[in-house]
Amino acid sequence: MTLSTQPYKGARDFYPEDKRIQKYMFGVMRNVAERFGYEEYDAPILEPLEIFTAKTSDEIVGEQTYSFEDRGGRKVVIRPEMTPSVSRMVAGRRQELTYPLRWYSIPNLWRYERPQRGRLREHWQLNVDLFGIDGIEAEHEILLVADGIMQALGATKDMYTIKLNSRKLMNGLMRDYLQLDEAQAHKLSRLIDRMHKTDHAEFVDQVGAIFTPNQHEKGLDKALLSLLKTSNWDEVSLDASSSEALKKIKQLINMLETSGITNVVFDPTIMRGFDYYTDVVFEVFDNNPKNNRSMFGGGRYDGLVGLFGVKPVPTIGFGMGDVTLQNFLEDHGLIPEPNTETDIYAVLIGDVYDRAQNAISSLRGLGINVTVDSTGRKPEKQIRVALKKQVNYVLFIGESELNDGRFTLKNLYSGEEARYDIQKIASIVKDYKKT
RNA sequence: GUGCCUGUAGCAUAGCUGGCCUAAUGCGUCGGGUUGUGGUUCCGAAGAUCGCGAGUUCGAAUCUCGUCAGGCACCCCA
Repeated sequence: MTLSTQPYKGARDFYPEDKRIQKYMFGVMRNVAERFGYEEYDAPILEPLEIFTAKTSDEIVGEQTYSFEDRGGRKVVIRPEMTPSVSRMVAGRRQELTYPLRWYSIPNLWRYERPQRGRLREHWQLNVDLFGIDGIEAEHEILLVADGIMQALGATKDMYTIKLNSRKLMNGLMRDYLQLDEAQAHKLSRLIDRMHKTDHAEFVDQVGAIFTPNQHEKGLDKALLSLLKTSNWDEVSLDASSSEALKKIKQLINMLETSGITNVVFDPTIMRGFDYYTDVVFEVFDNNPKNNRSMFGGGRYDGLVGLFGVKPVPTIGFGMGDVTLQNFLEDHGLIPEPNTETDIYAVLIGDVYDRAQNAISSLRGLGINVTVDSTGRKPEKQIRVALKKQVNYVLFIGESELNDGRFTLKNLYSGEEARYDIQKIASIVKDYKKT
């Protein structure tokens, strides 16, 4: 029986050309996160089942995790998301950490799903979290980071939209304004989440089915539908907590606009699947109709750290998946030209492999990345390889150079060619690298 | 988990109303065009049990069924 060369369903091999794209995306993420003072952490890929059962969505834990019993009979899960892990870590050092805490990580996550565009079984996800700030400044900052990454990747404001909502607002709306019980409210959130994908007439029917005849008589379902349509919530008589949540959303939008983020809107249909969100939630959408799903999102989850038996810490964060992000970059032509790591491709002429070593290791010692062509093929073929790999400089090493102690450096793009000593070669290549 | 679509060299495709198929073309890979320098071009080579299994037939890449794999949508979500 022959072995399959395919990677496991829904998981990817990263050949160098793929890895390069990933390195680029992760590099931008790290740069921006660190520019805001976020520190990188990591955690095990395997976690005890319980930390997910509490607050991740039932469907994900019940049907979409890789879970099994270890040899000691412990129920474990390959993490489907990072938030419970980071909450566990913060709770573990609740007392000794200095707040506010700014942490980020780029973990790989697994979910047992049927793969399709924008969704695989294994993906990587940047997680950026800010612990210990109660005020709106936290929301503001976390969105600046998210937007900063998009900007650093070359996205312009017309390419994506940041949509904001508040769980607190929606909960209050459903409980006090629409007078729904918990089961009704839960059903309705799911429904609203899917609103844009559902046929409107059907949506109206489904909403109607949730309300009791009594509630229907009061016109509550109609009130909801018109609210979802207009997004004009000014006349709604909300209770204190909800109207505060609504005010916060408006204030946040103002602050973001002042910071130059103008592509941000209030959208009451943004719900987010996880159960742990407590207040502001947001999702970033690709404006390209081809990708009508949300690219990434996050929100405030003030209660999660407290689940580990310590005093709660107010927290806000977001997760940005590599698969959807890469789709976005590809569709908008934002993937940069691949860049080789090789600075110099050493072309050996004649049987000089041994005697060329000195020069090559000197260059490497000076911080130059040198690839040696040891195939013994003729120079013409060696140059072709360098061209194919998009290396800028070729260094010829032959009898003549070895006798001279100086080597022929050729810039493959300009065609310039001259002999220099090792020091000079290193400085020329370094100058080039800077540009 | 449900529905729809697709499987031909490493990749992209042609062939698919059954026989001129001993499966073609392009890209890629390797070698060569007299031995120290360019992507073009020219010549040549390697590389495919036509996803797998069964059936129909004198004859199957081509038709039928099964199976596996992949893609897309739903669900859910990044």
